[in-house]
Amino acid sequence: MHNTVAAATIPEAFVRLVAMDRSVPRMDAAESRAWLALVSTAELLPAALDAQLQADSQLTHFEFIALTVLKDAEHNTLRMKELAAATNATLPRLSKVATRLESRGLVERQARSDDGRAIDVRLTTAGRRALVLATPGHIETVRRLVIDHLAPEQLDALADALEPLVQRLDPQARWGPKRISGRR
Amino acid sequence: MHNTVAAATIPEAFVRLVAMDRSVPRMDAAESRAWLALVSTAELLPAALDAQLQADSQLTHFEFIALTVLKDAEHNTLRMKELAAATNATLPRLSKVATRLESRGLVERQARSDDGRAIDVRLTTAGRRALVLATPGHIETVRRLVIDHLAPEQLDALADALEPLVQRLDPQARWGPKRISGRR
DNA sequence: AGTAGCAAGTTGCCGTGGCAACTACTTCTC
DNA sequence: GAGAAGTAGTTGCCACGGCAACTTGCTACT
Repeated sequence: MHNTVAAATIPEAFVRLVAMDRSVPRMDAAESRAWLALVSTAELLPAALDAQLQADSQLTHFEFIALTVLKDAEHNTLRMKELAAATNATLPRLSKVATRLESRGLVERQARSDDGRAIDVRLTTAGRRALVLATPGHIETVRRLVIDHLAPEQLDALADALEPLVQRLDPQARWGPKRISGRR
Repeated sequence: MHNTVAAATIPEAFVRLVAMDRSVPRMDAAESRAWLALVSTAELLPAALDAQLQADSQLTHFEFIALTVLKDAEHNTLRMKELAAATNATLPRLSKVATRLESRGLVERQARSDDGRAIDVRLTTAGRRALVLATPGHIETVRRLVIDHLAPEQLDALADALEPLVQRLDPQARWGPKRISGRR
């Protein structure tokens, strides 16, 4: 009645044959397990981070990252373009976020004198304070959810496995340690 | 002039002291590296999957997953509630997605006779065809982006590290090996 | 049997992100 | 040095997800 019946009648040997045919891509059990874990993590982790930061500090994870990058920048200031690159955001997205953060007094925007198109974003004192208040809870969450459950070798293995993936996903190398120039 | 200067004058010994104070949660270099890789992956991977599926098959990653779950279900049919659980979606979200998929003829909805509140979603022939067309390209992408770059031990290590994390992120165990009530 | 409470789905509203179009400014080229 | 081309940033429109409110149907309690 249903095609599942047809599938159930396919001989096991034929299934194995097809599984070896790389022109019809398949995944074996170990591959599927790793993929399922990874894709589930990728789906669930951002929501968990957003939920905690939003509840405790009224910040999205992206806003938190943006503020953190600004804090570590010289003079707490970056150009929109630079901040967008450092946070892996498009310029339109960052522009809207900057508008929100500015309306809450956490950052300030100021036109640059040396390039009339460019805008500097600076972390304000209030922004720094908000970040200082938000950071411990966020790190605690990261530890509780992830870090504290992994042995040192696992931490290294995870980083070793995922760093090349990030490079592949992010050809512009916007994320990661700021060795934009030296990579490749 | 700026507080970066103040930070630079903090004695190194004091920095080490603070780093050991667990009441102010910190992360060491290995932890930060793993966390950065993981959070970057979690940010970038869903967009990459959506982009490929959308470009090649006009499907979001979530729609692809929903169709796949339906294909593996008995009679290609699940209740909305079950499908939502199996795909880690809220019912409102799934309801909207089902509306979209139904308008494209990929699924059908039908009220259940045994429970007037419940709705069955069934994969149509057209839906199965769309899925069959979409799957090879998707698996190829998953291989190209992730799987083919990991050694077998890395696959296992990744799964071992992330599976407990998924459990923690998803207390309802909606995701993962399908031991949802009804099926299996 | 009747009502109170619960469960399944749908809809509406809102917030956020992507992309394309637009403005304003700078740089390149002849 | 003027127009063409490119760059920085903003805005508008659309798609999607979350949550709350709503509808409908079931269940439990008396």
